Amino acid sequence: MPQFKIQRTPSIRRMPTYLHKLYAMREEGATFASCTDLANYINIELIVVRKDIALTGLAGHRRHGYKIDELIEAIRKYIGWDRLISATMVGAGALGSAILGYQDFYMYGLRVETVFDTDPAKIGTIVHGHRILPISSFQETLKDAPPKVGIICVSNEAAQQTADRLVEIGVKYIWNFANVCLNVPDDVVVQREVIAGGLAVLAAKIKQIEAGSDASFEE
Amino acid sequence: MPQFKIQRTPSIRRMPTYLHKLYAMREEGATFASCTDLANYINIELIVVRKDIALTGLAGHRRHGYKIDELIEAIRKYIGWDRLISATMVGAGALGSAILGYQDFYMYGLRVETVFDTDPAKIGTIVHGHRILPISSFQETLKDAPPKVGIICVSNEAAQQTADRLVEIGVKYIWNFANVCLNVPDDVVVQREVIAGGLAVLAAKIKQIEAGSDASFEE
DNA sequence: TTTATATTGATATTTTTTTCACAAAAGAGC
DNA sequence: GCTCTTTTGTGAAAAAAATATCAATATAAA
Repeated sequence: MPQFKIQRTPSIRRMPTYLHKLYAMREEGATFASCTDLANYINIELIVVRKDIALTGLAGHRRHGYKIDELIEAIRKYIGWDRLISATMVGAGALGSAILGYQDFYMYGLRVETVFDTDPAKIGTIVHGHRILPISSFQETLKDAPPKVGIICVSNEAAQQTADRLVEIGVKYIWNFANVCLNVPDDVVVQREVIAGGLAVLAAKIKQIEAGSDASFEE
Repeated sequence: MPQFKIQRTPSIRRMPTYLHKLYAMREEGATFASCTDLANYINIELIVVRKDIALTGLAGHRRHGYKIDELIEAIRKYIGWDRLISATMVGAGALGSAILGYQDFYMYGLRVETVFDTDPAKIGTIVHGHRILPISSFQETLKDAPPKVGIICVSNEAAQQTADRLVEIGVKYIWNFANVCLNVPDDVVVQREVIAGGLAVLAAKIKQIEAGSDASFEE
């Protein structure tokens, strides 16, 4: 039994995409954005966007939409991206490197302050502006001021040990990219990314569409 | 207006995790798995697992659970992972490399048959067993027998052009890891992975928990 | 001015998903 | 045998999410 609940998870997951588009529109000089703009971009129903934005409590302007600056701030506040989130990353392989290169995270308030790895060949190198530190210095570096979030990008085999290290220094929020479920104390929150989940949804769509077309004239 | 719907998306997204655990249990010599086993591993409510498995239609054995072999097959069939899904990947950078290294996909029926990149330094090299081909050979290589799925792992800037190429050779299903929404014909399905979505959910949890700890009642 | 349209705002309805409650079966222990 | 526990099975209830409907309003066009 989880000790808390967040509501409207589907809405929260759509918010970053709205934000991404809003930043792009602002970059292009726009000052207003309507739900129609966002719905067309993402290719979802207008009403979904409207309901999502209503959650932020922001008032719009009829026939114009929402002021982009205000909407960005309202969404950031709704998600909790209006303040900085300090983080450490463990594992600087291909996946960690890809995540470090994801520019948007900086806009979203995530600050990866330290990156650790076990591989001597990687230690000391710079990946997307981050110097890779040896895992042996992990505890000493972080124990006095643990970051808010620990990002696990190590192998499945090393993931639990990494989680244990994070818990030990007082990290309460873990973002887990390894393909295993972690064992952590009740007061630690784990957000697990299941890449295969998207593939499962895609496969289910394929199955459904192809089953439908088998039965009819389409090939 | 989507041309189709798949139902029970949350359930489908949980299925790969069940599969992962079931494979691991089988590896360890187990022949039966109960919903309790799965729920404990994933740390979700028992009833959720029970309802999910009920969707597959498989009959269990009271007091023992489900036969692992049967349950694996039932889940694979439910998702549509019981037959091979041919795929091509475009973009062999850090993200593409991370995905190619994800062992489970092989079990899940995904066969990445070709990998393309524009970078001359990468072309010809082997990444997780896949030889990187030049994007210039893309059309010639695939046009006669397009793969079922195109996996986009290129930069945001190159993503739309990559989607256009895929559509041109007849790919109908796109798995998009770039952080942009793609413009494709109505009969092409795009499954987009939004990494920031998980961060948004985590940030929302942080906000909720930390708000709860210093202000015990809400507005 | 009048009319048409694009937009937000509010409320209701439907569908999906989660959660609850309890029955039924198969063992295990006494 | 009897009782207790673990487990699946099933139907109902509750909660959440998506969808539909329509009102209100600002503004552009006729």
